[in-house]
Amino acid sequence: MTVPIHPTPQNTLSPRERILETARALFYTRGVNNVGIDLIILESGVAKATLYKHFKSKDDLILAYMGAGSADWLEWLQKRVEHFSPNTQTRLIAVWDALEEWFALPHFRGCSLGNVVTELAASAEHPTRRILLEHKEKVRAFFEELAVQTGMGQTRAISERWMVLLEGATTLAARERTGEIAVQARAIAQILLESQAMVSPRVEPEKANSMLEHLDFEF
Amino acid sequence: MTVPIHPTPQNTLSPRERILETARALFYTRGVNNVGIDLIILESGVAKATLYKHFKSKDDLILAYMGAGSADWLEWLQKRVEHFSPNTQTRLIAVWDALEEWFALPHFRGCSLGNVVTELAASAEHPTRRILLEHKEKVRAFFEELAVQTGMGQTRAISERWMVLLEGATTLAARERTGEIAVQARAIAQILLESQAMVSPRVEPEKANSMLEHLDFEF
DNA sequence: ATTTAGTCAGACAGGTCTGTCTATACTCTA
DNA sequence: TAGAGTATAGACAGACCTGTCTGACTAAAT
Repeated sequence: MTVPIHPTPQNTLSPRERILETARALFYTRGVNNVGIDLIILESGVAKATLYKHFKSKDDLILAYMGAGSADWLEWLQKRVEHFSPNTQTRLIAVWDALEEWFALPHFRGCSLGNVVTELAASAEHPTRRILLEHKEKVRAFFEELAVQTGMGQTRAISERWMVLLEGATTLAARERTGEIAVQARAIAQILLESQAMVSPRVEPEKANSMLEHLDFEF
Repeated sequence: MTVPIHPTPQNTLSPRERILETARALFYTRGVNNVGIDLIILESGVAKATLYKHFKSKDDLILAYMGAGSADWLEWLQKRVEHFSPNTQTRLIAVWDALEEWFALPHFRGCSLGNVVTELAASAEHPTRRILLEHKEKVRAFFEELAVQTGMGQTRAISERWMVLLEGATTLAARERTGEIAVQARAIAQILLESQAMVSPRVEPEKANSMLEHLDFEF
């Protein structure tokens, strides 16, 4: 019995979990094209045959990496938005508090799924692109859900505009390596909400006021 | 004398220009990591020794590709904005008309420079990242110049917000493979300008009006 | 006519990568 | 104790990639 030289991640995890966890860290920080199978088995302390037993191919491992990344990120976002705003009226703004946290993570490098699709220059029919589109649609749906909870109209438009801001802020945060851009995105979001509240205030006046008084405009 | 089998691009171009033009098309559509030197010399009809005479290495070719891409794109953007809005008062909005054209190009795949940096997972000190940051700063400065020309205040903030919208719209356009997102970005931009005009109208009232009457709000 | 600079064609070395295969060892259950 | 299922170590084939090198060709200048 040989002791694994690279005990990261915890050997208590199953081989499959060790592979996925190692792949996640390496793929995200270095890119899927810059990480070979040999490195993954070295770092995870797993035999090559074991990896190919659990995953049909490297492409298959990449798809699993994307699937796990999507689920984990969505769950994290929902939890953090709820944490920053127990009140459903202000959650559309709390989104940017959560994202500011994400941007500030030490190894933040943008959206893992988006990066894969860019690296592979994935065509429209490529499975990685399908996964990416499904993921982003879930994010948009989450934003729309938050908008619906505020009782305001134009929830579809709001969710789409939140997506524009999300992608823009994510790209800039990864490039400048600072989470400060979230402040800018939040400011834009506040202006959009104010404009929205003025144009089509579907909520009762008291409610709309309680929502707006949580926003501090400074632009 | 052997006739080049692959006559694209025009053989009237110098070897160096043929290499750069071929690299541009291949790198952009397939990604720098998915295009080998052998393919570039095949498609450009140039000898391998010639390529390595003009470019020290593949990395060197990539840097030249980014430099040319930056200059070409900036020049194109300025020309198109001017074309869409001869009047300097509305050029901040005309930006989105130009970008809509860009997004609609048949092989549009986002920002070529940004894609390179993502593919290489370039660290902060990597030369490709330096080129990217310089490029984006030029874009921001152009936006600020447009804002200054309108005579309104907060030009720095406007230029930064235009960058958020630019990156967000570019990412979404490449992902959804449609230029329609430019409409959304323009709508957001209009709201921001309106909000800006209300808060700090540094321009004489008549001027501000003449600017705003070109914007059609529908949100 | 000869030199010189640039180009072309392609072989080649040395490295990396994915995926397969063999042979061995461990663990749990019957 | 025996056997089944799974993990390990690592060699290996085949493909691809970058960068170098040789040798021949072309065109313009001397």
